[in-house]
Amino acid sequence: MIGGGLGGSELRGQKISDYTVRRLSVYYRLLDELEQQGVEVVSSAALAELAGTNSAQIRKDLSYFGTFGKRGRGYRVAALAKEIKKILGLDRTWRVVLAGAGNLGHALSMYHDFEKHGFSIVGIFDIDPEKIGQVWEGIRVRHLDDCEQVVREEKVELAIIVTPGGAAQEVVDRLRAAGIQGFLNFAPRKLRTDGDVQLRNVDITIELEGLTYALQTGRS
Amino acid sequence: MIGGGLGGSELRGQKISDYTVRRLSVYYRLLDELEQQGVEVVSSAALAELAGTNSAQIRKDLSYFGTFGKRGRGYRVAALAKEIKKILGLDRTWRVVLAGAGNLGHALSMYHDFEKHGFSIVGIFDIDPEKIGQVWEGIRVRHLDDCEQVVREEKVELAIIVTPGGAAQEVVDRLRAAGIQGFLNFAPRKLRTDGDVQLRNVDITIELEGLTYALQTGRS
DNA sequence: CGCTGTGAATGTATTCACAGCG
DNA sequence: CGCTGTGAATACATTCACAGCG
Repeated sequence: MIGGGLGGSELRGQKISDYTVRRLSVYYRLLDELEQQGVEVVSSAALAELAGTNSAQIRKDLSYFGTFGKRGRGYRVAALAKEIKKILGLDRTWRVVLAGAGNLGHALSMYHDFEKHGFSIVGIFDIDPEKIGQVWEGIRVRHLDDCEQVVREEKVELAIIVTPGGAAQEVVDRLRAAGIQGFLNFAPRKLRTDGDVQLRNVDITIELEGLTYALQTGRS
Repeated sequence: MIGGGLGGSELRGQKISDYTVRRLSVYYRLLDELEQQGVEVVSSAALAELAGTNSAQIRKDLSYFGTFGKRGRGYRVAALAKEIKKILGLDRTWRVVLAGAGNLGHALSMYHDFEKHGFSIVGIFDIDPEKIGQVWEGIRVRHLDDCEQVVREEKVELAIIVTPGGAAQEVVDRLRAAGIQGFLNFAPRKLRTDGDVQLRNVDITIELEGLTYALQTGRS
């Protein structure tokens, strides 16, 4: 699995694939939406239609974690949403820092979807004296040297890496040493981490290249 | 395939999977780097080490497109880079517009990695009168109503959607009608498109939830 | 009867292992 | 001899299809 790099974790002796976990996130969003619309019950077929998959996929995905439906009826929207929320670990707040106070960091600091999903940005780090001391959305930009202190005091568990490519590895090493366990990397670099760390990559140009490949072969 | 949504395209009657295409992008970056370091020849094993995969994977991926190596020697770095560049359609410039002049749009307009990879941003659209008329990195923010004209005149083929979720579907429909064939969607919405269109999604909170799932199950 | 939950079947991706060329 | 290119084998993900519960 490239571009992801998680590889699947264990539950009750079973391997849950990243594919399943991603889909659970999608189901969760849809259930949330249905709940807001006042829908009380949904069948796997109806949810599949919304998710762009098929009903067996949904039932199989859920079956790894328990049995949540009623035969002949379907799933109670609110209850299933709550279950998936718990499965994904979203029944609590996760504290996040941004590493890199560039444009992308700035954009993400203002991306309030994070809060809605239970992610709280509690720190922004950079090494540029021009940036340090600025306050973005109520969060002060601090020197990377302060990261050990902030991570410890604020019990930070996740970091989003939005540094330039050349700085990313060193920043991850320092944040890792400070105790951070999960990294979402936007820097266009392959990062090395030790075994216990969770790492996902988002590479915008790789996504664009997937489009150009498809468009080009379609026409040439 | 969720979160992606391409599904693989055809070549010489063979289906090339998105996984393979993604990896080609990775190989391409690494080869580029090796070339800059003056490395002339690389084996599949050495490249695999850098890419975080294994040598058979690399040879298999390449074999879908031709035979590029020399037995007993390996691959000529520059030549292979050039081949992959061609395969991915990167041997020319692709014109791109940004739909949405919010923070993320602003960040991406300044993300000069695009240019290095042959993507040229030729337009930015919004509907907010405050935004329209601003000039970002030499590109004027224009009203979405102008998109038909710009897409036609500038021969735009790709769009990056960075609107709020609620606006994304309408914007895609209009850009599609204007002739755009490939979309990279950052809006947290499942988008509907007709058959010929290429669409990839990047959902930051879904990536974060992959991390929280893994961290949570690891500990509880 | 309608729908879930799940083993079995299928389809797809990855890895093995080796023949064969340079 | 070293490494590629590739069929065969394996591992994994998805879909089928149906027994069984509400």
